[in-house]
Amino acid sequence: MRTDRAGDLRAGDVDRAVALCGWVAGRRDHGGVVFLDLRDAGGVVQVVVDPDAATGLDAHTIRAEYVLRVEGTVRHRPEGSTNPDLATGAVEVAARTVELLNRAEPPPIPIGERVEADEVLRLRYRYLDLRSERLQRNLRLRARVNHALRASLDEQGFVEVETPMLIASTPEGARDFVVPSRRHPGSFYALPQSPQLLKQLLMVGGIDRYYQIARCLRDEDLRADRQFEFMQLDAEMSFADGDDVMAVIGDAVRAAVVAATGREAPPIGRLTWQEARDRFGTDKPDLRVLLEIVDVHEVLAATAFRAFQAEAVRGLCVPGGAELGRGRLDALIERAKGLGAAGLVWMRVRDGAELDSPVARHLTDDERLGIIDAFGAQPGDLLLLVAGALGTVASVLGALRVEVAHPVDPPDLALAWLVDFPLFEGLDDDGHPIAAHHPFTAPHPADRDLLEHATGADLLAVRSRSYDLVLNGWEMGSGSVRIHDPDLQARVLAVLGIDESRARERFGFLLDAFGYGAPPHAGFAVGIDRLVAILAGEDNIREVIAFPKTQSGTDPLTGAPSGIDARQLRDLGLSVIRRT
RNA sequence: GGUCCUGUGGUGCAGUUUGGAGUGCACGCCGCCCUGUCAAGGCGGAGGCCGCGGGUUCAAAUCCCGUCAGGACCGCCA
Repeated sequence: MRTDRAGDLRAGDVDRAVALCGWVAGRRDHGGVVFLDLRDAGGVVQVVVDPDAATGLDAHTIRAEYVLRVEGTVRHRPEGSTNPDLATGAVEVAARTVELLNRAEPPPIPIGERVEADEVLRLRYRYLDLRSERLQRNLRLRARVNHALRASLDEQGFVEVETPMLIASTPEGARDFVVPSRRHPGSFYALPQSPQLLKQLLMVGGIDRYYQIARCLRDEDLRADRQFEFMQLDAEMSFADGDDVMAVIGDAVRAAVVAATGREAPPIGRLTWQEARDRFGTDKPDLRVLLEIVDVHEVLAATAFRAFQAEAVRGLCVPGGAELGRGRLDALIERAKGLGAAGLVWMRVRDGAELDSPVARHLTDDERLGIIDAFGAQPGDLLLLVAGALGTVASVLGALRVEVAHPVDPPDLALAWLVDFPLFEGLDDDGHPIAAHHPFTAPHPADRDLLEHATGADLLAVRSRSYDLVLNGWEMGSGSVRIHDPDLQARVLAVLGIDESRARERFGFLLDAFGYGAPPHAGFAVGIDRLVAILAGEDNIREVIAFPKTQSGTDPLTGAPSGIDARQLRDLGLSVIRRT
């Protein structure tokens, strides 16, 4: 049907007879000669219909998005009429025949790079938006990333294994999507939040090295970086520790970066969770931003100013930030309060070590000088201080850190491993710690004694053998060394307050499996949507998903979610309760 | 569950602060003209429940209340 892709034609194709198929991306009708921009998967080329050419179709009747087949000859454009903005801009196709393959209604959204349409319209007409250069580029980039990840793990001896979508619900973790069983009315399958337990069973089953590009589903509220369903590069290795996993996954991700950008992949740094919280206020620091959090607790240890008499007093020094106006500062204060801070204190650093601040009069000279010294602040800088509980202070400053920083160029990639996470995060109502990752995460060997003997809040100091991959401030994935020793597993479950009968009920099959010779194993999962979004320069994963859902979880194109008819309900043994 | 932002011809916006006739810009669409454009150009035209409902007012796109939809964030996401 065609000999070439429109977007592939170059000066070297001049004088070739070609047949092209595609959509009309634009038309310029001069009354005599008509120019058509013909778009296909390869790009756009200009087709010229000369007034005396008997092409079989009146070119003046052609409209946007008509589907055409064009036969013609590639020729150089006349002197002075080349288009350097177009890859094919040195040439054009002189049409000999133009065949109308299909007409098209005027598109309700613009199909170009230039204008942003309302997103609900873009989703309702996703099949039109997919024709845009942006989505074409993003989906093709995504395919290259998937391919690179697969190739890397294949090379490293991993076996791709599919795991089921219909599994048993395990009440830990996120809210499950459930599927009612027709054969077993009143019983439900759950769609996997991840193949976590299944891949551990594959390790017991001797698969040794497993991977899968797996669909995961979690019924939690959506965000710019979260959809109900998302893809993970899921992997697990036997007879391996965290360093082995980080080496394998690091290679795969770096291969994906090369495939996506064509540039050399950056090295992957490593820092501990503790260090990340202290320096960057988050467990997913954006390391493109150099600004770091400064601890001024020492300087203010004896302060008379009540607002600074707190567990932690930390801050940021924004170079040149003193020029920020009151409106901007008020907005930062509101932002800090919204994030849970009691307040935010700003200080403009003036010449002569003076501080221009609403609270300056509450501080002694030594305290003022000590603050300036601690931050290494220069005149013209802006200091932002938060006081309160350590966790809150860190997270508030961590959020402000990236918001007050100067914007960074999207192509810069900063990858890092975060290691030594806490095994637990907080205590539940019964005083038991809550698993930060999942109950099969191995504790840090150095903290084994603590795990054995500590109780209550003291247990929160226990670290785990888990690790996250962070890219430009986004959590790109996480993994851990798993517990394979039944005694240790029993201890962790006991600490979590999950007694044996409940443990058996929830994941007895895994505990059984571990009784038959579980190899030491460790694994990881990479969030592919997020990885692709960053590599594509997008700040929203919907832009790298062919058919995403809105923030409320609807699909304006298909109308999902929708009702089902009474017969389907009856077959499933379900009835719908109307909530008032 | 909560906070904030947005909703105006097919599309993107301005107009809302300070109420006074659906007023404006650009794109698209339709017709006519036009032989080298690439955001083609010129002339003319059509196209509106100002998201929806209620309230205040002599008068509401504009003020108030509610609601729906979309987005960003908090909670949530082992």
